This record gives sequence, C-alpha cells and structure tokens, in this order.
Amino acid sequence: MNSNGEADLGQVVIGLNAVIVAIVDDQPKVLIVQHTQETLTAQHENLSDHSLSQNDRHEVLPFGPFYPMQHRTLESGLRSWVEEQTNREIGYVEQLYTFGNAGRDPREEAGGPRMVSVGYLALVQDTGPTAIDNALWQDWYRYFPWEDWREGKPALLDADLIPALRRWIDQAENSSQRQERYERTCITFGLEDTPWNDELVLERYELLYEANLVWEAQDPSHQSKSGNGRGTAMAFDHRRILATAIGRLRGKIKYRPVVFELMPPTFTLLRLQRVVEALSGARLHKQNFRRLVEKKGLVEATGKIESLTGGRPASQFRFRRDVLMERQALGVRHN
Amino acid sequence: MNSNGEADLGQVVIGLNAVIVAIVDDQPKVLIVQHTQETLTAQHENLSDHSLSQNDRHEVLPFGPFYPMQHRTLESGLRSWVEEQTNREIGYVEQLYTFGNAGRDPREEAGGPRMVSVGYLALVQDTGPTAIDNALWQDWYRYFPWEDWREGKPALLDADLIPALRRWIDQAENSSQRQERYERTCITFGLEDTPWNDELVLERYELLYEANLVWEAQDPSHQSKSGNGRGTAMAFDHRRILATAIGRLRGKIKYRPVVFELMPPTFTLLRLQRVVEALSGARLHKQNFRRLVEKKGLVEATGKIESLTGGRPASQFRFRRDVLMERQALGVRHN
DNA sequence: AATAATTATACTCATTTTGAGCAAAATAAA
DNA sequence: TTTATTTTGCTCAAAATGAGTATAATTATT
Repeated sequence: MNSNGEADLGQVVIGLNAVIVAIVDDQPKVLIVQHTQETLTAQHENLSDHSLSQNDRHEVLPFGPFYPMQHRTLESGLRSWVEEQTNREIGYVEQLYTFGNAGRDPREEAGGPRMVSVGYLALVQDTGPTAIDNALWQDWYRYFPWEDWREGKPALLDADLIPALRRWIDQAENSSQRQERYERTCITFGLEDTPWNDELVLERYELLYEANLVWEAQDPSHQSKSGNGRGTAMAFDHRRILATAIGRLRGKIKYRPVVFELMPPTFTLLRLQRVVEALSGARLHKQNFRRLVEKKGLVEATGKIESLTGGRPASQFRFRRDVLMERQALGVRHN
Repeated sequence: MNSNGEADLGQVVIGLNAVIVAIVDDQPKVLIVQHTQETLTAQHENLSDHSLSQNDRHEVLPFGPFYPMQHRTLESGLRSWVEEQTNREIGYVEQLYTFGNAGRDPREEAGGPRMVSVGYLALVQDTGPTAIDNALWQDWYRYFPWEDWREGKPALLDADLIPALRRWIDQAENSSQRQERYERTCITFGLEDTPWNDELVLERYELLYEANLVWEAQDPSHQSKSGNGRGTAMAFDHRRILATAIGRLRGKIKYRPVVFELMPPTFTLLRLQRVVEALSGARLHKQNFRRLVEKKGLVEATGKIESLTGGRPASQFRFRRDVLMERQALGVRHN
C-alpha cells in the first residue's frame, strides 16, 4: 500500500441499474431500453465491435450514473434519477445486489475503468411515457417464458428445455459431475418428485447459462439472430439482474406486503389476486386467498363498489398503510 | 456529460466490510477490530480529529480493500481477503448491502474519494487467532443487549429503553408526528398487543438512533465515554451494518438451512437448537424443534453417539448437503 | 448400591392453519 | 327469462402447530 493508502485500489465507476416493475392488465412489466446498433455505438464510441456480436438490437435495463458529488446516498441517487426519467413517484425501492464482475462492460477492455453497478428493484404504480430514450414496458416473461405457469406448465419445458438439460447431464465428463448436474436440475426445474419452486428464477437461469442453452452463454459464431425460443436475450449481464429481481420479488411477497406498491389506491380482491399471480407466475385458490387477506388485516373495505367486473359487483378495498412494518404478508397459497 | 461520458462521475473507492459470524459456546460471535486512538491515526494520517471524538477505543468491522485489477468479482475479492486474514475457509457468504452514504468515512471531508462499501455476511465454523490486527471475537449482543431474549425479556427494555422511547414520543412536535412515533415504537418494540419480532433488528436500532438514544446519534459533547448501557457503540455506521447482518441472518434461518454453515460436521440436536436460539435470541420448544428438523429431512444420523452431554447420551447427526438448494429450512417455532 | 439429577427421545392431544370444494347472491348479456 | 360471470359465505378433511406427558439412558451424589 502506498503512502496515502488508496492509490492502488484502482479506479472504479459506480452505475445504478434499475429493474422498474409495474403491472399493466394483470401482466408484470419491466422498463427496458432498446438500443439499435447505431444508438449504442453513438453513445459509447470506444465500444469494441466484437462485444456487440451480430444482433442488431440490444435490450438493456435502464442505467443511471451515480454522481458522488451530488448524491448523499446511493438510494437517493437512484430515486432522483428514476423519478426524473420516468416522471412518476416510485413507492418502493429495494437494493438488489451489487455486481462487480470483471468484463461486465466491454469498455473495460479498452482501458476504461472497472464498472461496478448496484442493481435496484423499483415498484411503480402505473405505466406511461417516460423521458428515457427508447424505453418500453415489456412483459417480463418475454425474457423468462419458462417462469409463467399461470396457464399450466409452459410447453417449452417438456418440448425443449428439459430434454436439452438431460443431454447436458449425459455429456458430463465423469459420474460425479453427472450426479451434480442431475441433482441441480431436479431441484431447480422440479424434476422427479421435487415440486417447482417459483423463487429459483436466478438458479434456473444460471443452470441454463452453464448448459449453454441461453443466447448470452453462446459464443458469437453460434448465436442465432432472432433468439432460440428460450426467451429474449439481453446485453451484458442484465438478464441475470432481471432474474435476481424476479426471484427476490417472488420471495418478498410471501413475507412482506410489497404487492400494494404496485396497486392503485383502491382495488378489488380479484385484482389483487391477479397481481400476485402475475408476479409469482402461478394461479391461486380464490376463496383461500380472500380468507388469508382478510385474516392478516392487510386491507380494509372502502364501502364503495366496483360494478364493472362483469358479474356480481365487487367491493373495493384499500391497503392499511400502518401494517407496513409488521412483516405481515399475503402468503402465496397454491391453487 | 463530457466526451468519454465518465469523467464527471467522480472518483469512487470500493471497500468490503465483512460481518464474520461464528458460534462459540452457544454464543453468537462477530469478529471485531479494536483500534486505539494511536493505531487509528497511524493508519489514516489525514483523519480529522473531530470525527474520533473523545472515545479512546474504536470498534469497527473488519475492512478489506477491493482491487479491481486482481479480483474478478466482488465476492472473490471478499473471500480471498477474509480467508487469507482469518486462516480458515468460509462456508457461506452473502452480500448484505452496499452503503454509499456521504460522510461515512471522515477522510472524505479532507478531500478524499467517496467511499462506497459493500457489506458481506460470512459464516465460519470455528474461531481462533486470525491475522487481522487487533481482531477479537465479540458476542454480538454486546452491541444489541435488547435483542437477547433467551433468558426472558431483557431488563434494559422496561427499565430504560421503553420509558425513554415514551418520552421521545411525547416530545413530538405535533399529533401526527406523535402518532407516527407511537406506531413505529409499538411495531418494532412489541408494545401493547404487538408481539416482539426478532427480525426487526435494524428497524429497532434506527428508531433508537432517531430518538437519540444510542451513542452514535449523540453529538460529541454529550457522548459519555464508557457508553450508556445501551450496547457498545461502533465507529462510522458499523453498528448499522451489524444490525443489518443480524436481521438478515435471523430471517434467513427461517427459510434456508444456513445454520449448518456454523455447525461442526457432526452435532447433536440440542447443540443445533442452541445455535438457532443464539442467533434468533429466543428459546425454542425442544420436542417440537426435533420433530421439525426430522420432518424436513435436513439431517441424518451418523450412528455414533455423543456421551459428554451430562445425561442420556445423544446421537450425532450430520447435515444432508444435497438439500442445500431446496429452500428447506428449520423454521423457528417458539417455546 | 441406591438415589437424584440430567438429558434424550417417543408419543399424545387439542387447536389452528391449510387445501379443496360447494352453494348462494348479485349483477350483465342474450 | 335464461345464461354466464363474478363475488362471497360456508363446510370439511387433512396437515401443521403448540404444549404437554411419559419413559429411557446416562452421570453425579449420597
């Protein structure tokens, strides 16, 4: 270590990546930025060509810089940037994970500073035009089609992913590696008697990555332009960050009442159920869901009635803000 | 933004703070570094005097630098540093939180770079001499005496903390602020009919901080040298980081089998129970704890018998490593 | 050697929670 | 009116939980 004790720490630049989630028409949406080859190279002139590969479109998570001079905390930096860019208040922010892997940003190879980015999950109420260039609200199952079990087990699993994983297991170099691959696959993909676990989003993505079954893992010469039906790819490690966010949110709704951050001020119980289902990717048992919600005392009736439901009108509820710290939650009871 | 798009991001230095936990004699221990005034100023020559205040001893969490040139990932940087410094393998590492608050490190005021530190929780099996200067294994309830309910409700609560919090509530400027303070206190400290929630470690510390009841919150002229019986203070925001770690670990043992990372290879069921109790700070019901452990299939008998238990010999168990990804856990059923 | 103390472990039982479903009520559309 | 659709109240068996009692196998003490 040198005299001031720091110079050999090396230069680091901090970025903030946000997974901004909203619900539209009972679908979970994520704000995604689409760069064409032109917009990307225009922004980052020194980006090496190889890193872009043949794809002409790149989907990335919204990225914001962190200005140490202006921002007192990381979270305030994120909040001000997201609120400014999206023109809406964000109700809930949670720090997800800090990613510091070398090679995350191709500019490093060109001698740029090491990029460390802090991933955040932000929940917003509504969607609409934002000030972010080329930003679009995309269904998150576009990137993880195997995660949506609301209409039953996705066909993709039995038709493609599981057979491909079995081939990967068989191609193991020795029996202990084969055994390990097999057990991980059983646990994450619910083979044999193991049940499907909706929280293992990241673990499943990482397994597919290791088995070379997702676009990001393949070397550029084998990458097919339009994807392989195994979900839309994202640039850098952004699909990993998104998987982290989905898994964390699915876990969190089971023990904290975060769903309400995605709801309008008043709502019917069915809308609430549809939102929980959208996030967890599974159908729930209606009557039991209601029983649970009422027992936990998370909501209170407004007295008003919603009559646009098609059948019998439903009464409207609102969230009881004062239970926020009680670590109460909905719980996700299956159908 | 300038031409290369980065220069105005400002210089940032990344540090790694580790909460290294082990169990000794059924007590939860944390590795703490004690600096005297001399060792501290010797290490950081440009540290301003004010920031040290009158205390002659400063307790901090072990700190390791992150070298972007050498470390491929943040976690590998942490692992190599901790393993090297403690001379033991760490079984489990979890990223806790990234703290980037301005003013965390007093050297910033002297024109130093902004310090962002990534907090990690590391669980190790045994304790013993380490290569870290002035490092000591300390009971974590030394810093949070109100969190240990194993011998019943800590007297400190009714004798000191709760009356002081009630005074703070009464001193609110208006009724809505009073209401808010009251509700937060009820929820975090289990007043009225609310039960005590062992996971709210950080929330309780933050409430005490806001109410000016912990040393770190008081301005230097009022700080008493030897502490105030409300737990030992730590330098910077390290008691917050420690609170985050304890809360996270208490939550985690309820849904993931992380306790085993703190256990020796074989153990009796009572030892396992004592460790869970040490972490969660509460006594558990013995028979039900056993039923739970066996039902979840987390352990298997080794066939051997431990006869040093004082009474009837207990059979020894080992953890079934293959359930690690199943999201099984012990659950913490109260007594 | 007898007794007490200590700890492990098996088993019971009432209560609560969960999973799954039926049926009636209140509306819109045909 | 009928049909479809949705909300909402209710039941019932199975499983999980909380709180015990009883017994077994030891060491420590008298």
